[in-house]
Formats: sequence, C-alpha cells, structure tokens
Amino acid sequence: MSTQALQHASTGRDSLGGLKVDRAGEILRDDILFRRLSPGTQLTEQALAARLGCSQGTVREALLRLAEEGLVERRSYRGTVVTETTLSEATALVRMRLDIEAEVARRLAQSGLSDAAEAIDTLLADMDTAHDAGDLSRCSDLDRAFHLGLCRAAGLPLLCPVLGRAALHMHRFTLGGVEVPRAFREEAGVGHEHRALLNTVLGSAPNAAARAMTEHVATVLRRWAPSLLAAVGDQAFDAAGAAASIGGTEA
Amino acid sequence: MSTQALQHASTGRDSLGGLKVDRAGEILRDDILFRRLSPGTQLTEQALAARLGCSQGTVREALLRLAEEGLVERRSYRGTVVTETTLSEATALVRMRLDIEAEVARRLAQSGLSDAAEAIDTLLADMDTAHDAGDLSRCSDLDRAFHLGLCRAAGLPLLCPVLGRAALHMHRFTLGGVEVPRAFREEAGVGHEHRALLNTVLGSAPNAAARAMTEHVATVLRRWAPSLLAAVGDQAFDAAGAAASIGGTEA
DNA sequence: GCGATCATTATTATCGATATTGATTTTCTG
DNA sequence: CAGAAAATCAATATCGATAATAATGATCGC
Repeated sequence: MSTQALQHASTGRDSLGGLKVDRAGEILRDDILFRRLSPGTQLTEQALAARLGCSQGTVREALLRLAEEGLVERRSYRGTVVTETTLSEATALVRMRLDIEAEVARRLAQSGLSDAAEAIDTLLADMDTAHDAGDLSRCSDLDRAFHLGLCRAAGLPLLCPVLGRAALHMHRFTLGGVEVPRAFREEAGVGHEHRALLNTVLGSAPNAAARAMTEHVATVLRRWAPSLLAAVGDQAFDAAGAAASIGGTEA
Repeated sequence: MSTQALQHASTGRDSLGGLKVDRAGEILRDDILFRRLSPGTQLTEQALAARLGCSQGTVREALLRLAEEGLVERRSYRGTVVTETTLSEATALVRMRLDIEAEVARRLAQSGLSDAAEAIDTLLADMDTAHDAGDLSRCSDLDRAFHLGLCRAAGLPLLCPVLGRAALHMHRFTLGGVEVPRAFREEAGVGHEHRALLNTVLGSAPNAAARAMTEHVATVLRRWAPSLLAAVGDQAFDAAGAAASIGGTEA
C-alpha cells in the first residue's frame, strides 16, 4: 500500500482543489486499482485514518464514495472489505462500455465537440505530462476523465455514471492484472493515441466513428488484458459498432 | 417539508436497521420526490441537522448519497442545492429504463425468478400494506425495490444502479408533477398490478414478456405523467420491446 | 459438564466543537 | 471617489471524543 500521508490541502499532487476527503479517496482507489489492496482485504476506518493522516470521519466519507463506485463493500458496524472482481463482471461492463462509447462516437461525429474542445485538449496535454513522468495512476485517471468528457460533450450526461463505472472496473482489471509486464504497460494509453482517436472520430461518418472507438477499446484490451478481450468476444465489438441502441435522440 | 425528527434508531417506520443517516436520507429524498423541496432550493447542513434532529455530519453523509443519486448538487464550501428536472432528461432516463426492463423481462421469461421469488413476494405483500395505509411514499420505494429486485434476479446486477437511477428520476417526475389529481394517483401502482405483470412475464415467451414490461411502464406513465409519456414517444416502447440490445449474454 | 446470560472487545455511527474556505462588506489609501 | 486590502460572514470540512452495535468470550446457576 502507498504510505503517503495527507498534507494539509493545497500540496496534493492532483485534486488541486485540495479536499482531504478527495485525496484520501484517490489514494485508496489507487491502492485498489493497482491491487496493493487486494479483494477481500478488511479495512478499518481508524487504521486507515492513522495511515492517511486524517480523521476517521474523513476516511469514512471516502469509503462511502468507494462503496458507491463498487470498489468496496460496507457492512454496518462490521467493517469494510475490498470487493472481488470476476472476469464475467468485467466482461459485462466492457460490453456495456462498448455500447455507450459507440453511441458517443456517433454523436460526436455528427455534432463535434462544441465547447468542450478546450477542456479535452487540456486533458490530453496532462496525459502527455503524466506519461512522461511515468505516472501510470494519473494516466488512468485522465483516461477515464477523457472518455467521460466525450460522453458529456456528446450530450449523454446521464450515461456518464454508467460509463465511469465501467471504465473504472475495466481499469481495475487491466491495472491490477498480471498478464502484461509492468514496463510494457507503461508505454500504453498515452495522449497522442487518444488525440488520433479523437481526430478520427470527429472526421468520420457516424458508424465509422463508432467503429474507431470500439477499436480503441479493443486495442487497449489486447495490450493490457488479452484474457478479458477474449472473454468479451468479437461479436460484442461488431454489434456495438453497428447500430444505435441506447436511449433515443435527445440531449 | 416534513417536520418529523429522527428518533433514536429502531423506531423509524422503514429502515428497521435504524441508522440515522439512512432515515435522514429517506426523509430528504422523499421531500425532493414529492416536491416539498423544489428544484433550486438551497440546503444548509446545519439547518437540516436542526430540522432532522441529528448532527451536521449525519446530514452531510445523507446529502452525499443524494448527490450520487443526482437529486442534489453539492458545491464545495458553498452549500447544496436541489437539482432541476427537465423533461428531456426524464425522457432520456425513461428510454434507458425501457431498454433495461425489456431485457430483464426477456431473461426472466427464460430462467424464472429462481431463488429471488420469496423476497419478491414479500415486497409485493408490503406494497399491498403500504397501499392500504395510503402511504404513497412507501409505495414508491417498494416499486423501485421491486424492479431492482427483478433486475438482479435476471442476472443483471451491474445494470441495477442505472435502472435505479432511472426509476428514481421517473418517480421524481411523476410524484412531483401536478398533472394528475392526488386522489387518483393514490389508486395507482399497487401490488396486484405488479403481481399480474410478474405472472405475465414469467409465463410468456421472451419477446412477449418484454412487451408486457414496457406496456407496464407505459401504463404507469399514461396514468401519472402523460406529458412524459408523449415526450418519450411510442417508437421507444416498440424498439425496446423488439430486440435485445444490452450487455450480451453472461451473468 | 452445559446452556443461558452477562462482560469484553473491536468497530462503526454520531456528536459538538473548531478550522478552513469563498463570498461579501468594510475600511483604508491614493 | 475608485480600487485594493482587510475584516466579516455564512457555510462547509475536519477533528477528537463518545455512544451504539454485533460478535466473542467469560461467568454463573444448575
């Protein structure tokens, strides 16, 4: 587990807003994603508070959020445990993600980024920085933020929570897995790759954009978690690339 | 707004587990669903604490949860406001719900309720009780619990958060609306209606089951929020009833 | 010896007080 | 009088201590 303590606000690496509870949540989320805390581990609020250098209540709030994300399970008066991940759950989430991302791509192909362009650019720049610094954890954060940003820009804010959850658990599977050597993993998922994806999506017809997006997901999985890619199955990618299925037509 | 205070645990109407934070959350959720707290209302933790008879921290946790559900928006250091609802958002959520519920029905038609049958029965019985007692709020809770239970029983636990959110906001629209006189509303959504639905779903072929389910949603909307039904559009119901679109094949 | 009942323990859940923050208003200074 | 700096204010965010809870182990009557 990471052993850093929470400085008092303002100096935390990310979350420049500097709420202790956010920073605590990030550290714990990271520990779970990278399997420094493995499924089944018992967490006690007091112990975490001591480790993170904050009070029990702050830890508590962070755990509450992690529970909503599905990374831990809280049992009243009896502690918190890190949830298990199963291949079949991850598979289902990836399929859901494909459906959503395909629809996002289709919409972006038609209406463009509009006023989200600048924010997305910033994200991509940060991604380059994080990659240069070898900060895989931050790359993961930014990757999720990127895809969520696209989803919002595509006028599907209501799907963001779903997409976020899917992406989070997919990262949990890929980052925590042991299928791919660490050094190689650090080469992946960088800014320029996402920039290329974005250009393709914005410059193609809707269905071509959808295919580019699903191909992006496939590429990532092929590189980081081949077994998950196999479990998802090719036909899920094809289906998602083919026709609209989600939520109709409005913003 | 409801003015009840939190007794100390154990005596709360529902949530027999009796955590104050749960009870506080229920009261606030109810106030928002029934529009006793209208969109845009500013909430302050201290004031709510005084009203609910608990401490600021407890209110805080409850608000945190409501924020995850999308009923309020929290702004760091600057208070919490009740979110706005728009017809277009509700429309999108209903469409999403139709897709999910149709898939749930299809699966239940094939594999049955398995071991969830007993729990579902209990829910339906509670629904009758609540209806006889004229407790519309509890009927709403139980209705959501029923549909979530089916979703889980159908082997789609990962869609539960999505479905829950969709159902919640749909209830917000119907319960808070003024399209239908109160007395009439209280006649709706009762246990025997859900029992009939369940029997039809379990005793039909997959696609017929899906149509029965979407028709159920349509009926509810027709009765409680005709304008929302119109905004969703018939073709969304037909499409959801037609072919599987969600998440593939696994549990 | 044996089951029921009562302490013990580990942990969460709640509280009341204090620190921090962002916005607003006031005060100073040129 | 305008504009910056300082004081104030209304809120959240955090803390440390205490109460409530569920599980476990000890005790007692028989």
